[in-house]
Amino acid sequence: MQPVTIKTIAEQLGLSIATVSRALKDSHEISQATREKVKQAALELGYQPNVNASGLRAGSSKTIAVMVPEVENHFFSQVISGIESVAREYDYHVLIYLTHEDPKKEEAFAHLLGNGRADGLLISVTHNKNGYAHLNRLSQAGFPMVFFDRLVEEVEVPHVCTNNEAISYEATSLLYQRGAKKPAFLGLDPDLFITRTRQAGYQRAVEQFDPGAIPLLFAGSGKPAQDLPRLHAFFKEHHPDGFLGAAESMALLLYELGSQENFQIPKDYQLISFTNLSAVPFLHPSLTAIVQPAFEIGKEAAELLFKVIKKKKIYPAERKRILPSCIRLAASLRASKG
Amino acid sequence: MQPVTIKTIAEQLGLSIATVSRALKDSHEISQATREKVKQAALELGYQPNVNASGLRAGSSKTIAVMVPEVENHFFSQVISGIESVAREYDYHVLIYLTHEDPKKEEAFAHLLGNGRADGLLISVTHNKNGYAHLNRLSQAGFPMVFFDRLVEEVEVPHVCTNNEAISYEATSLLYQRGAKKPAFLGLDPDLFITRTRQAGYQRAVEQFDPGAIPLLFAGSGKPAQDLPRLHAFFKEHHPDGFLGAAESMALLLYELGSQENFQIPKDYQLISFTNLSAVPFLHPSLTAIVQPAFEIGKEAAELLFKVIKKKKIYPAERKRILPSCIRLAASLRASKG
DNA sequence: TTTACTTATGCAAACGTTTACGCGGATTTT
DNA sequence: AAAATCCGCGTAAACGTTTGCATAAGTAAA
Repeated sequence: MQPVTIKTIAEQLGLSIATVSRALKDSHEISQATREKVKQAALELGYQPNVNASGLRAGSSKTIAVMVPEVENHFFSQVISGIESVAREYDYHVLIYLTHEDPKKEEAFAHLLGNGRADGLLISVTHNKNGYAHLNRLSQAGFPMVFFDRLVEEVEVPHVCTNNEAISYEATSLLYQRGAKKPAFLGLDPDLFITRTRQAGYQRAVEQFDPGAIPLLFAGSGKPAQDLPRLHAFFKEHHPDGFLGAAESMALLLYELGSQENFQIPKDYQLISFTNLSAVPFLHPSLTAIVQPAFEIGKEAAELLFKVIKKKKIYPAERKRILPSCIRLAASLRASKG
Repeated sequence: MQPVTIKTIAEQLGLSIATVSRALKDSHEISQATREKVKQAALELGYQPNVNASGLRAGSSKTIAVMVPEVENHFFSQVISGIESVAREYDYHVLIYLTHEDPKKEEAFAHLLGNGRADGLLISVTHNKNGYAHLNRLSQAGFPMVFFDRLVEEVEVPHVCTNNEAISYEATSLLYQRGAKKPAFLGLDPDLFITRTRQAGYQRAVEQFDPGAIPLLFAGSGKPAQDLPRLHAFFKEHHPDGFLGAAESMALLLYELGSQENFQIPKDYQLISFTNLSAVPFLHPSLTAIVQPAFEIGKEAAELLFKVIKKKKIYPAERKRILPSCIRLAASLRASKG
């Protein structure tokens, strides 16, 4: 069974393919009667326009690409969901690329995008010690692109992120207020935007609550198997009494550590982490979560990307969109507060 | 800056586009010298073959589609990750479609796939009281397709799933062995494959441990906002003392219920649920999890799909692939066991 | 009746690739 | 030396769609 094309319809109705094409697009050049006949036939034959043909002709694909480090992560999966909802509104399709924190993969994927497969890219980058020339090249070539969450400031592209510095400051302050004396910061690579900004908030709080203190900084890879032993060593060396996890992967890592070291939380240790896990309220020991508006980030980033794709005017203020995160207190603290 | 095509290279080197095309594909018809010149030029110019053009020509897209109810769910996100890893091996791209448990969306998406955008489909269906004619049509038309997890037996398509009946029987037995007298089954729509098979396992155990007892069955929609009040009513009416959650969404629902009804678990209630949440070991009250090999399911399903796409022989035994789930005891029980 | 203009349709080119076929020229075979 | 073979490359058609231009018929204006 060969596919039904515009030609099939044309032959069946004794019309030219040009007429059929125009009729299907409701062109005013075609008579009402013909238009209806064509549409009827298309429906009956189950005609579906070939996307490669129209894409080739139009130079577009009605597809956007999403590149993220991983999808087994509530933050990213919620972002993807937000992106998908907007894409659907615009009748666009969504390609996903998982970099698994491997900069080589990110470069390879970026290289693949210049070929008409996608009309734009939404990306949350992976740490790359060699910089982001691959993204700069893409952007310079006029390829529509928007960063979210893990952005790259050197690349001149609109972005959507959260109030990292402020919320981290607030969270660290909370650690001190609850009695922590030596709170530690657990981040990913310090060069990564989210680590840098969140660490800045942490450090500002440290300076304020404990002037002159040396910040306790742990830099993870995002891969539990690698990070756990290193976190253990970090713990043994510095004996922190509170933690700010600056990424979702850090939250689980802390729990692994806690269960092995037999933490008494919140008696001995205060735990706060960025995380979008929906099970947070039921975790034990309880966790205070910094929740990012992931779904909205996805939506806003996608809306922004479509503005770029459709070449709509983007006001300078829109180019750097900042959505606020919120701190969701652990159940134990909520109770003692009420 | 217009895109660099095969023509650009041809003009620059004074060759025909045919030669360039062949040289890029390492055709033996082209001299070594020319081949190298062409490749060098392609590299310098950053040439990327236009996928619409080659796709149109070849009638393929090097893309597969994945259709799932949602992505904010560890099971599905792990499956997607598994799929993506295989797709990458085959140099294929991955489109995602989220149905959000809406059969209308599933039908609409299925209708979109006949147009050359994807070469195959991996799908975990949504309950549809009108049946699955849309999938049957696609499959009948020769579109490569593989089901995973939520499959449809009426549609003659290979699938990958887990030992639903057996593991549910085992889990329900465990509920009884731990002292439950009236365990309840929480599933999605009873017509859905996973609900039906898991329920069968539950009922077999009920028959065995408490012959003649009436099974306590709750049918949820998968949307917490709708399900929670109904689950409350169910709880008040039947007073079950144990639960088997037959889907990841049921696990969280149980915790919501538990926190509102102030469950004492496992003193008063036994909790077992299908779930791939990585935070399970840290949940309180503790949960015994039925963990599906999600990543492997994704991998196997994708491998199967590629066999279909590449028209390789698929032995009857391969058409129904069953991977075993495993029961991960709650920490409290592990301790008392050790 | 001729001219001008509208309406409905067809022709053909173009998007970028791939590939069957053909054609010179060099090399080998008879 | 003529014939056959082969190498390296070019010409052109095809994939399915869209669209500028042409054209035919019909209608209105002069």
